[in-house]
Amino acid sequence: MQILNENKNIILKNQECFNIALSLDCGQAFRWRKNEDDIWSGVVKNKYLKLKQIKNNEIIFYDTTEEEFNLIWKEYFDLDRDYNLILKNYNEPNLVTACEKYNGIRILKQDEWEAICSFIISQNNNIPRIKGIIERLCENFGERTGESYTFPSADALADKTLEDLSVLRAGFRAKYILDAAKKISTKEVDIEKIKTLNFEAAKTELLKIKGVGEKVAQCSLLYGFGRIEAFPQDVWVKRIVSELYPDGLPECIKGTEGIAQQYLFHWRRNLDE
DNA sequence: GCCCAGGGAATCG
DNA sequence: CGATTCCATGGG
Repeated sequence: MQILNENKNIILKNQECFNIALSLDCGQAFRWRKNEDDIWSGVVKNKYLKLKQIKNNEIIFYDTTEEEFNLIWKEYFDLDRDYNLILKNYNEPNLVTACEKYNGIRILKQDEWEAICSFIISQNNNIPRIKGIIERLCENFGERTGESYTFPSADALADKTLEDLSVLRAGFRAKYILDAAKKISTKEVDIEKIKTLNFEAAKTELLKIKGVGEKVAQCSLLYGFGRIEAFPQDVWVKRIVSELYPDGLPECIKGTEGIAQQYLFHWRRNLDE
């Protein structure tokens, strides 16, 4: 990995296993957009970012300081983890195919609350509509930053009513969003404490929120808390497990189940290509 | 009109 | 415990 500072931009070179389009558009985050010039834009914490993949191993982070890059973007894109080292260890044939075809997917380390709330919205829903609901959530209750809006904090949503949230057209999920916001805001479910707990104990805490079941808890732990041993099973991953691994998951993914899951999920969803 | 979507709560046996 | 049903909304 090599970081160059050039005209207020940061250029990242020689970064193994990092494809922006794959990472930002594989169903793990819902707020990134790509424009006509293949420039991706999104918001993380309070920062609006534009970035673009120039070559296989070269990415430009626009209008970013090296300090911001090291403070925010290195963690968000999980750049301290050696993905090729992990993928190299996978030896189950279908998984190997998925990893070869979609090499470059990284697990994004998203804000904990944003992940919890986003995956509550994801339940029994499709990705385009999830994106729409989250976009309306940010436009109505977030704060302006750059050319977009921040994801509203749990505190900002805790005192809202179902009527307030009707603009989201989130359906039955609206009441879950409010319950989650209240419990996170009051620390009845304490994000800082969850970070210190082991996997099962952390999951148990998240399950206290209405609308958070096994799948949403696993997604929150994987995408929000960086627990790559999480293995969320949506309808697609359940299909994979029943078709390929009816007698148990491959031994080679132990400890990094979440990464394997992301490659399998994306591969299975795009099988008709 | 139908079916499905990165599911979960409530209910029932 | 497992199985069923209902939950809102929008795209195909």
